[in-house]
Amino acid sequence: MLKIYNTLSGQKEVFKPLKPKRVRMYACGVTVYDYSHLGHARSALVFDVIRNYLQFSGYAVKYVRNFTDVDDKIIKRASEEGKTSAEIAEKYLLAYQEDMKRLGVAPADVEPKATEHIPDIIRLIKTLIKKGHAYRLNGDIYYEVKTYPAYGRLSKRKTEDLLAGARVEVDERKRDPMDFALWKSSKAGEPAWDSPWGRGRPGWHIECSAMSMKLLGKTFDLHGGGMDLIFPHHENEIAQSCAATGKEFARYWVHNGFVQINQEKMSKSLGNFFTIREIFEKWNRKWRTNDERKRDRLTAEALRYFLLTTHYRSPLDFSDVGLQEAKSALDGFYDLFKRLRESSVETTTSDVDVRVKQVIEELKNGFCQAMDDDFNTPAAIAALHRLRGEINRLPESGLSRQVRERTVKAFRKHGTVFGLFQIRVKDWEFNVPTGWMGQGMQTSFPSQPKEWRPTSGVTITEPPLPLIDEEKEIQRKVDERNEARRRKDFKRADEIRAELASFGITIEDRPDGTSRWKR
RNA sequence: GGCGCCGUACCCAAGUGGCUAAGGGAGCAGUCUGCAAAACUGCGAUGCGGCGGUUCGAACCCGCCCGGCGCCUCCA
Repeated sequence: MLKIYNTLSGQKEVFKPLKPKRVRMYACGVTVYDYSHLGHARSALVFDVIRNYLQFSGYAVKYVRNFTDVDDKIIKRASEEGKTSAEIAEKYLLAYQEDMKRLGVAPADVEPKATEHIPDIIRLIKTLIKKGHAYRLNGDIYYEVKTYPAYGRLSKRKTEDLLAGARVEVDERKRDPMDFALWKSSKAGEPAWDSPWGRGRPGWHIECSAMSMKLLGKTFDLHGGGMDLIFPHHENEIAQSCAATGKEFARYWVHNGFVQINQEKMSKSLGNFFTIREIFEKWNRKWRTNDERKRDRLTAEALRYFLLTTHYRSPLDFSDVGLQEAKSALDGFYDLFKRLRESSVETTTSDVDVRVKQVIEELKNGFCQAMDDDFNTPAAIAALHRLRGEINRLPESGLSRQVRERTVKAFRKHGTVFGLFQIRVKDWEFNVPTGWMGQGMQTSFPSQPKEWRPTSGVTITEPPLPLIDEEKEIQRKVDERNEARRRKDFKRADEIRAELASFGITIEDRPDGTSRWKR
């Protein structure tokens, strides 16, 4: 029985979708005016995992994630770069999709853009005007907050409190300082669409209301985004949507916590952010393969593991040490997969079979129990580790092929929810150079934000280890070494091992005199 | 000023009223090994920021305090 923490109620609730076995969910995507940072990655990953788990649990999911492609920040960026808003939006939209692909975050079922739904937005604004929730000020349309008594329900704010703390420049013409723009008249050179109120463009919040209701219905199951969207964005969405339809809008509100650097929120305005592509650039250099896509996959799994070892609602402090630990933990899984794959024994005793069945069942239960409890990914990962320990404890030599395959399948099946264990065993790289990361991009920021220059100066001084891609060559060396060991020529054997080690290859001897190796 | 969150071992991190406080990383010791590596075993918080209180019983509930953070303004 799945329970989800609902921001609306402030507590965990049993999840019951409107229609049995079907979930309609919407997550706020990004405003495409710059490259996305790790915070965006976390949010995207959280909802990717939620979608995956809902499907894993047997729900048919329709997932919508929007792009805000018309906005003040885009306009500003466009004028800075001497380009059109559309060009800026297009560029960063494609960059986002590329970043998501590298991260292994699957596209949403529908990824609507605000600019493609202008008629829907206008229609919604018309309804709000007609129902007395919005008013016109020259070419602008404002939502009148006090016409919606439930305003503040999501963010748990009283309208009086909001006023008291208002530090915003207030447009004096507004009926109330809290009223927000549904439609803005456009100045020359700004993107503009014809409307009953003249040429203009939508305000920030209205597009999510228009697109979510159009694509998912007036009432749908789950709506999410980062914590910072609770107010004002989602509060305003609720006000607009409910006022227009008179119906419930989204039923479960899910918000993820921030990524932080040195205990501070990672954000554009603080300047303490890493873009997703910076992380990939930096980490991809660790891997020995020349195949860029394989490198991406290795980095992506380490990053996903790292992000998922913290519960989605908690803040998460980013560090290279954390990523490194994630990689080490994954090594343990892949090492087990490797051994299971390489084992050549075909027989097994039935009690081992029974035991394997039992521990796989325990994984399933532990995993689902954790995920059903508000998507507790750290606890679910712990369940995976417990299975790893159990299997490692069983005599490796006694597992039949069938049992080994069943085990790996169980890992991969559950790992799919998180996007883990998807890499071919032979492509996983175990021994990566450490200790050189501090040479390049800073691993932690000083505490004075003004000095930060995180996006520049990425210099990697230590070159990657030389490549030995010829597996036959490696195997020849390994064979030669085992021949030497047979002769008790340990000096020669150790020489060969050292030589291979210099290429980042580790030898592990088996009891029968043969050896396996890994990068 | 208003609203809210967090503080669990060397590091990361679950747990939020009741078995021995998950799991990972790092470390140390042992088994195995020609030596290693991997794997396994053991060690590691009589205690969960501090002080009080409620309770038969609290990391978990309440109060106060200390430390850190977020939202109220664009923000995942």
